[in-house]
Amino acid sequence: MSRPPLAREKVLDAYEAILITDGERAATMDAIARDAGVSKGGLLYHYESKEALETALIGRMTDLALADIDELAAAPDGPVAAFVRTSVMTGHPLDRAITATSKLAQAGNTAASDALRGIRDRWADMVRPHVRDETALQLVLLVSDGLYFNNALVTGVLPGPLPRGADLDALVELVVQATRDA
Amino acid sequence: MSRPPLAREKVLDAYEAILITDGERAATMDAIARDAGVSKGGLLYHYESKEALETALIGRMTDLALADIDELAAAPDGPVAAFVRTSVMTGHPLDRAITATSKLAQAGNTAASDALRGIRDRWADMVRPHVRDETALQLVLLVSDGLYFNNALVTGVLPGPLPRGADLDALVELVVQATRDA
DNA sequence: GTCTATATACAGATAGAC
DNA sequence: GTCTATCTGTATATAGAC
Repeated sequence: MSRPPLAREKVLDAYEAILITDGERAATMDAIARDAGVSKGGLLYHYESKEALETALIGRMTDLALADIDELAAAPDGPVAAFVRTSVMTGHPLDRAITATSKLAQAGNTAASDALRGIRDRWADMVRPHVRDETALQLVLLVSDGLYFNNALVTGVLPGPLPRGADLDALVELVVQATRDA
Repeated sequence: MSRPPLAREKVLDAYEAILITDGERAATMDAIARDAGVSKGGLLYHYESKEALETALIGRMTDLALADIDELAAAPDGPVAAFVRTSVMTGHPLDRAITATSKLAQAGNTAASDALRGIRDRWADMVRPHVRDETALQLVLLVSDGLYFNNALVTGVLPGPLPRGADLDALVELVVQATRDA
């Protein structure tokens, strides 16, 4: 079992980073190649087209998300709390992949939209047994969506208005209280 | 007091529609001109650059949002309920303008991001007196953000997974209950 | 496996006729 | 006020050397 080629991962990291900080329009093959430290030709050896790059990014997001769902289901403070809490972990690989994929989806990439909807359905299945009813489930999912959306709106590395630390703890507690299964 | 030129509004409507249904990448001057029923030269008579078009769209969104906030503050079932409920009115001019502006923001347009953040601050000021504390305020805002984000993810005219009718009523009620001022 | 050079297409914007 | 024709920059992708 061999590790994936390092250069491929470096390119994907660069692509992701540009999408997150500068948006879809800035993520050109030139810019990606520059940031990844390769030439455009080198990039196109690893990914034969822009679409191949998009597909790889979406695949990375899906893999990370599915692995994360297994972890959430076993979280010590409960899946709901863990799910909301981790929706705001901006620096982590999964959250970077989701934010980058969201930018693609907003730019009109339907494969990205479909993948995000698919992951959202898996989240729903994971949370459903732990909340009161479908309305409570919607609340949990929408708070998570809201956190991701605000993450994605923050261009560059500005801190943004998202709750952190004690504020985040309070929000998680409120969501858990409001949706807890009787 | 004269009405704004009809052609200008038609162009802005076409721009908005393409952003919503096909994403930022598809919103080229050619496509906008075609859908608005004018030539590219005609379009550029009304808006001298792509940036002028973006600025006009962001301005329309801001105007509609500020007017809407005044209405929400006077809503019969309370500002919180009205705010959450109207976050999912996908066909209305304000919501179309917000969704289109979100697409711009995701594509890297910082003016769009700044405008959306500004409106979000106004919403927060409007809702704050009617909820228990800052945590409850965050919950209300994040549910609204989540509804908008899901709207924006739905490309084309697919119905999407958003709550409607009785489901939306139940969600509104849950949010009001969970955040109501003591 | 990575590079330079180039082909092709399309974006935004200009010029000037009508 | 709206059009056609055209210019310029830049994006993706190809060809082929090293």
